[in-house]
Amino acid sequence: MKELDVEEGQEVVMRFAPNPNGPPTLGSTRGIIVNSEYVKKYGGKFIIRFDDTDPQTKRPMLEAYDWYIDDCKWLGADPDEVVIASDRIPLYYDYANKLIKLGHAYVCFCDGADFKKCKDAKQACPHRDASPEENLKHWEKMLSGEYEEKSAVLRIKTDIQHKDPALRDFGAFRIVKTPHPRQEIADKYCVWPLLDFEGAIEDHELGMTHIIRGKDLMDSEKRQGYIYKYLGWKYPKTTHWGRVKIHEFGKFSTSGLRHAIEEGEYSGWDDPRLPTIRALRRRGIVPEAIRKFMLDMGVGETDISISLDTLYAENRKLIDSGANRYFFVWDPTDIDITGTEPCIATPSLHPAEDRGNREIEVGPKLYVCKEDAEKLSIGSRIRLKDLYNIEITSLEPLQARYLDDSIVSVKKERMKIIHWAPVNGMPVTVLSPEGEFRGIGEKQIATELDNVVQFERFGFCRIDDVGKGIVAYFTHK
RNA sequence: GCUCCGAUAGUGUAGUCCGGCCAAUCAUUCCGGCCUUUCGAGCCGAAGACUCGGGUUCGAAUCCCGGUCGGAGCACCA
Repeated sequence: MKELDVEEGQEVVMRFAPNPNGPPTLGSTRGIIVNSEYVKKYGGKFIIRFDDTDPQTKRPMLEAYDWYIDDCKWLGADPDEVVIASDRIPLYYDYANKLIKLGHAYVCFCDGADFKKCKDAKQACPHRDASPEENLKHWEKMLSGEYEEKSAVLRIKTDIQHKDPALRDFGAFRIVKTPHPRQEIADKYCVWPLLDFEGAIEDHELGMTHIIRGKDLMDSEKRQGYIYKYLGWKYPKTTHWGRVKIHEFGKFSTSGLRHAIEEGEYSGWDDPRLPTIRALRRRGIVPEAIRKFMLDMGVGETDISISLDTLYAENRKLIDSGANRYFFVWDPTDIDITGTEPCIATPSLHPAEDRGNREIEVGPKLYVCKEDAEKLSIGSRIRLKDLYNIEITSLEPLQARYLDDSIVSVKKERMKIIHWAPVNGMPVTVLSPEGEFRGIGEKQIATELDNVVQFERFGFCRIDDVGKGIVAYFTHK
């Protein structure tokens, strides 16, 4: 991580400020991890602030507040303080009042399009020059609900002639009569602050020293700068980063995902196909891997498009030694073996770590993957891993005869080694981003609930349920 | 239309502020080889980049100007 511009002995205060209109995704995680990491590095305070001031367009989701806190903790970014903007509306009203009195804000009754016309022409709208007293009166009426939605808005005066149209008089409060989803707030307010206002006030009130945010918010600093100037405040130091696109997920929006989930297209916010933290957790991605992934990305202003392979590579290093090995035969087909007695196979739980062995009952019939079976022909000699060697005697039905146990002959003949499953195994369903895999696995997988295991020749999976059958979430190869 | 920002290997990233130590770092990916009763992993090796054009300079990835490409803002979204 790059050094932050920190003054001698200064404690840093940084924040992550999401709108809880859905659960955290891999995208939001960058903000959680990088901000909290800087706070850890320099000492100070990490605040999570819910910018939930839009009850309508980007309506917050009640469950998401806790999801954010929970995922932050899981990621090792436990916030020192949690602030909810919708709890602090009176604070914003106070400052609005102050700015109106100072003549820096006015209630504008222009239609959106009309105002844009004025603004584009660098001209003040008819309401800009109203006196503070008049504006105060109008403001009170706004607050008491006398005006309809869209009929009035409180604007901050900047410089209507500014060469950058993005910086000319911006909106600070608008009227929204849809109740807020939080019960304790509900219809308490009908005037809600916009991001640039709410954020400006909060960043100062909470004593923010540094802000890292997306470069789409670069103009915010300049807009908010006017508020800071009017109130005599000092603006925090800012850093910006570009957009992150994940190859595997392409474009998605929280509202789009929400819709797709409601439509039943996904099983929920933790569907393994989704880029949410909840989904990655369920798949057995460990926090440390996500942290490393995010930290390695740095904080450049370039827009980036990164592959999850990097995340998977980090995760693999972390889970490999802890993951026990098991046989899972997807798309199974059975094979009859003659010339040998029933026995117990004892493959080891891990090829490198000494954790003992599993036990599998072996009878005259076994399952193997169809894709392995299809490569066989009569006379093929193969090794059933950790069991014995066989020679194929028939394809339809698939039959073989026992050859010997010798691993030496496997090496000498360069026999193909395949895995298998017993006929009394457990049904296994693997849910992965690419879809579902069904098959049969060893019974002992049932002892691994909630653990990440490796299904040999398949990949790592987190065992999610062992009730009726096994349900596993695919982690990665 | 106006305004702002960015550009280093396939993908990320270091270096850019304060020009020489950069024939450019690290990770991932890909390709070989070793090892392994799976697949990872591990070990060894290899490939691969300074957006373009000018300028300043003894010397430019680094400074300046211009072009190109990409992104963003100009919301009563965050």
